[in-house]
Amino acid sequence: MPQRKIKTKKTKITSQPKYSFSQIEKKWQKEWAKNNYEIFHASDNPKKKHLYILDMFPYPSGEGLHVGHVEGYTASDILSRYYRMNGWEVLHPMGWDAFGLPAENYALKTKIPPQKTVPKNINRFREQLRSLGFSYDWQREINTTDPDYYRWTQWIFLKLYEKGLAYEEEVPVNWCDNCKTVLSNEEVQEGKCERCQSPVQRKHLRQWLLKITAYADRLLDDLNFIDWPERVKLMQRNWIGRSEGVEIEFKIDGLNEYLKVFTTRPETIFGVTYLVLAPEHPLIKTLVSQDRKTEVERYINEALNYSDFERQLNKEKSGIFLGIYAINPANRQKIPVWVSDYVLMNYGTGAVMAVPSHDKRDFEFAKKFNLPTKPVISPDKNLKEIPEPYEGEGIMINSGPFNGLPSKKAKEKIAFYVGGKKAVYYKLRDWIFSRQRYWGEPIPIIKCEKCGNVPLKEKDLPLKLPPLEKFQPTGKNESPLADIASWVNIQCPKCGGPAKRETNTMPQWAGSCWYYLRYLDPKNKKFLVDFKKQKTWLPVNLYIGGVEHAVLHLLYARFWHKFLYDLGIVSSKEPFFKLINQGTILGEDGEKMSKSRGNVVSPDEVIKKYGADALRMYEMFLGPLTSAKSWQTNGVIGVYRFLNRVWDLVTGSVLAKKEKKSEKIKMTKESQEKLKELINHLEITRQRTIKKVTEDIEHFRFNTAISTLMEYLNHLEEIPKEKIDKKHLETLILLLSPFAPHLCEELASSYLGFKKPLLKTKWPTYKPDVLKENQIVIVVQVNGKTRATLKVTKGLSQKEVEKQSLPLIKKYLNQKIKRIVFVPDKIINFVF
RNA sequence: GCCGAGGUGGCGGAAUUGGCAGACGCGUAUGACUCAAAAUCAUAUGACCAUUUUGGUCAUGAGGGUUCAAAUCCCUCCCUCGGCACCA
Repeated sequence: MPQRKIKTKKTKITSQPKYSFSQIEKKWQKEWAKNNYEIFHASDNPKKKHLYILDMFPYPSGEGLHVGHVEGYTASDILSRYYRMNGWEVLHPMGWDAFGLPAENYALKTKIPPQKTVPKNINRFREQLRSLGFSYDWQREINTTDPDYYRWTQWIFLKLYEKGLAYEEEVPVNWCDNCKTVLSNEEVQEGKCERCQSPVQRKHLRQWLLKITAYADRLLDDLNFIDWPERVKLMQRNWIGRSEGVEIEFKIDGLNEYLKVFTTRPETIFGVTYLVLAPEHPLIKTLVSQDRKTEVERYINEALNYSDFERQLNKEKSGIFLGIYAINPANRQKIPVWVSDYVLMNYGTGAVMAVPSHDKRDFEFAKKFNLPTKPVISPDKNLKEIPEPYEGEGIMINSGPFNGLPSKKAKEKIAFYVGGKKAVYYKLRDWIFSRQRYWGEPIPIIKCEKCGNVPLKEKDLPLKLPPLEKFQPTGKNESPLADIASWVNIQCPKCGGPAKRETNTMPQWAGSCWYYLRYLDPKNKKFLVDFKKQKTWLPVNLYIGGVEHAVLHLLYARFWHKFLYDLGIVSSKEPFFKLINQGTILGEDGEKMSKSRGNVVSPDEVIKKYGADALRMYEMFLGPLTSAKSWQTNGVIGVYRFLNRVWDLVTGSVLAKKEKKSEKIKMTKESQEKLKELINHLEITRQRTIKKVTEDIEHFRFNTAISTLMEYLNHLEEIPKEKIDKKHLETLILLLSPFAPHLCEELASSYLGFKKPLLKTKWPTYKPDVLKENQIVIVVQVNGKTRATLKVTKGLSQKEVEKQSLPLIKKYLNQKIKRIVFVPDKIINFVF
């Protein structure tokens, strides 16, 4: 890409003008917008070094941009600008995640169809992002609700279907009666709908599911190779919830039936005193004894009435005896079989061998129903009393031939002894993928009475979402699309008979599962992404966004990426190599910003009052990027003052030199000396500033980068303006430009005579040896307390330092010195 | 309950191979400019004690330990935030 010379009109400088941010910011935003933001375009040229810096694209809600968006987007913009100045080709795109409930609910509220409100919201978001000077490659803008985009979302679904990874099944689902749709497990938080907080109900419905469980191991293992915050990895690990154990069969006494249990602690089997089944267990009906049938049925009906959440809330154990016994394969003991809702059908085998002595839950249950307990692991050989329940490791007791073995060693032996088979279970469930709502991608499937599910042909994509007058959810377990007879009724492409379209739509997460790919090749009509292009850019080098997507978007996207990897469409195993979560910005009251609390800060207002550069700077200065912090409107003033002082310094200095004006200040000899020293020292300060700011940016420490720049400015301000060497002004502007691009661009082009835009100007460098100063300060301590400091030349010997420091601390030395600790060039400590 | 992150002035925060705690900024006070206010600039600003000055003591959630030296390392405990929550 050819470098463009700056052609903006230069401001005529006659007297020192005031910093008028709104004019300057508008001017540069207009300049950057030339040729569809050409200056921010990223080239695919394979000869360049490529870097992909990605933001989590926003949901264009009716409320507009939030200060939380600005935080992450500013951070990624600083990095994008910094790396461009260091010669990298940086891909920094933006788009819109516009399908889903919020847009639809907003449409319902305003009675305007989402087709009209969404573009309006997008326009507002786009304007807001541009008013912040973010350096996005706008020619790559994407929108998940654009048929040219979602044809490929549908295409991926068809591939999943083709490979057997998308299937329809009647399953127990989470139903939100307020949103009138099913939810995935990931969308349920503490038993409530992630979107509207209403309690989730249990329903049994036929739904589309994606077999994410087929990827459980890879999703888990590959976490080890990516540079993500530990807590996000941990959340995904916990969510996948892999546990290794064994399956063991227990024979039912007097019947030719077996109960299979899953356990991770087979070594405790001699301590099993009863078995428990989940209320949904299919064998209950066959096993229950005649005399207990009605009672058991009553209990099960009661238990099944509760949702999972209610079952978990009620921690008080409940249950009922089935009236039958099983044989413990370890010691042939007869043990009773119970039913209880503390055992879950959708994990393991739905049956548990209970070891009350070594499991807290079993212990509570046994206590409540007076069932026996039997310890089999002792924490210590000599211990007589074993605390119950004891869940740790120890020495086997009461375990026949295994007595005396360490429990860790006994594990495998006992598992083998009772005929256990190794098994692995996961907490992760398949992803319930259909929604009974209007505003989503239609699922490209046709339902034929004869042929069953018939996938659409690729050439028939995109299957467009038809416009609809009444897009209210029906609550009838189907999408409002079901009401459009002309759309629903169709000929079966296979047999030509009457058929209907699938009316459920995809969840809002579908579009965001692969959007980072489409940025690489947004206008490709033939395929979702060109193979060469994805090879150039993937995986994403840096992904910045909120932690709230840890087990939603980030898990789903990894799943789809791995699927596309298996299809040979992408060549990296993981989509996002490095992830950073920006901390939440709380309101001034320290609470989460929300309309109901009335503590929401609008970026627009801050920009109007202080400018975009000030807002960017402020959000970065507030604190470390990754930690939560509360907004302080007063704090914006600090960075605003700083920007004004930068303006005054640069314009003032340039003018002073031009007019050969010198500030006439009466100076004493002493202050003249001081000034001379200051100026002499300034080059070291400059080099240090470059080093610190560079390192801070690379380590995402934007708050301290800014304070370093403030310190540098403080130093420069101590010197008469006409005496400041131009290189200091240039360094200041270059280092500051990723943070406050508008101001810096204006000063560089109109005052400092830069010929090229700052993005095409090289980032300043420092010489490590200049940093090595000859004069250093040694701390003089007595008994570990600092009593004086000593300015000496570097590398001075202990003897010489002692000699020079002793007179300074004479009055503290009223006892004999026992010891002297000396750390060269750092500290000397006299101890008595 | 389990797991993770954290606790430093009036406030946001800085300082991590252990080496001058409080950088930078906000706020506050006083002064300059002004008829006045705002803005701006200058100086001061952890707490306490003492003072004409030099100064002294205490301080990084609490208590203990290691060390010449601890915000930083170790032990015990308290609190805040986030995640998971009968997953056998």
